[in-house]
Amino acid sequence: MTKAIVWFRQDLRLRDNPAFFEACSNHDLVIPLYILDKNSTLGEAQSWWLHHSLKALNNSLKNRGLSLVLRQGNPLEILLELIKTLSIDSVYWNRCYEPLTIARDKKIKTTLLEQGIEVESFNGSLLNEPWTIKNKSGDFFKVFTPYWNACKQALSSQPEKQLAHRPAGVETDSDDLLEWKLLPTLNWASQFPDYWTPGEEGAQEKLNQFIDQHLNNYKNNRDFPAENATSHLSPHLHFGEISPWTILRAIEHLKLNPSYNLPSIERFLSELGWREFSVYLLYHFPKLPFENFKKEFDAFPWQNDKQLLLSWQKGLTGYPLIDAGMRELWTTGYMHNRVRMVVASFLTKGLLIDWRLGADWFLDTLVDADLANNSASWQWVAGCGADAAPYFRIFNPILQSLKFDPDGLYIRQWVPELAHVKGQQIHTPWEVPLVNYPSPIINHNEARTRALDYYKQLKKKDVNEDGENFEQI
DNA sequence: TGAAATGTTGGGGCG
DNA sequence: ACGCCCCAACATTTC
Repeated sequence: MTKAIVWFRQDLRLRDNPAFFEACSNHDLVIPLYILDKNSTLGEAQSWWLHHSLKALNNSLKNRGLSLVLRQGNPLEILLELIKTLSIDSVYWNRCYEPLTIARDKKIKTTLLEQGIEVESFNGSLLNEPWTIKNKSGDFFKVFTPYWNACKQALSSQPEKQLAHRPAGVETDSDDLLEWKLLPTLNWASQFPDYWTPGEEGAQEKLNQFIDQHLNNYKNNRDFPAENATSHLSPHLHFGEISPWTILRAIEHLKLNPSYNLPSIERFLSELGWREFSVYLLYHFPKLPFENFKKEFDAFPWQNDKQLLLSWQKGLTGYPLIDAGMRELWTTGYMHNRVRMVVASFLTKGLLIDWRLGADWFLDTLVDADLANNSASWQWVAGCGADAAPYFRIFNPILQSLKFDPDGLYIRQWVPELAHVKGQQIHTPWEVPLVNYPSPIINHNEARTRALDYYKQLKKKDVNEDGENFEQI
């Protein structure tokens, strides 16, 4: 009778979970374990999510006669203790890809192997792991399209493995989930359950709903925040409640079905590609969360005005689309992708606030907060990232509003004090008398000119520095 | 996965 | 009838 621990991390599901599958296939006794690592940080919104996701995972396990063991502290110490007290033979996990996690897991693997414990790790989260994709000169890709083309080449999906074996569990102590106090004390997340069902069932439900109702118009509708036309799978993917392979299998065969819109399918799958590209960039450039990918931005004179930052966070900038987005974020833990780009452009280029401050806020408030995706996307918008939008691509919050929320439905949903404003004036409420809504905290046109001016100075500096380097050589 | 400034064209009003 | 100007509409360039 061999005993194995399955250490769950960002793979809070049983379906299509290679570590769980292999452990169950190879052992008679299996201990599912989740460790709340005191060294890793978790945003407030994600704490809420994690609580419910662990509950859901435990329910899935119970259906298989197992129960989730919860422990809090240093993962290596906890694993060593369990291995000793329960006489464990093997430890299984699915790999994580953030720099600190990689370092932690490497150390754990080495230590356990030294003690004669079998350790098996698997790919449970990605279509292509970061080290498998290289360009022709052996370096990592810095541009998305060639990267994604290379990924697609390497991709071959296999049918999902069905678990035949049902191992038994082992009685052991577990923390009480409620005592982890993951749920917010103030009830600001009270509306989250209206929008989200953490756990693998909720994830599958979102996928089915997306395929049935939105996939076919994805390409056309994905940019309109009032359309609700995106998959909303991001938080489920972050916590590994669904695997990208499950999504791929559900969708790729529809390419052959003439009643499905091929460009929409390709476009949606490429969004999975962007997710992986972010993980890939973080793997090959571990400083991505705090250092500009493009060095020349190190000299950028960010202003970081605290009052302006606060207005942005609260959704009180006076620009309806921006405020709608920031309030959607606060209320639901989510923001539509198009609006994320607009609010991020507004923060970095309009208010001249460092992208890292925006990234911090997103990490704390988004249920889908993901270090790789968040860092890569903020750098993309700020212009300092790999394959980034050029700095001078500055969104005009009014035009974006007119273009992507023409009837103001999204704005009226999230900015109730503007709900009664009729017609096009919803986009420019300062032209309406007696509206209880803040005036714009900056003038967009002036801010745009200022941002371009700062950028020009940056370029000048960059040229000078290059010149000096040249002279030194 | 922009926006604004600038350039070009062509139809129509009008002297 | 003709040339001139205006300006919308579209294209190109620039930031």
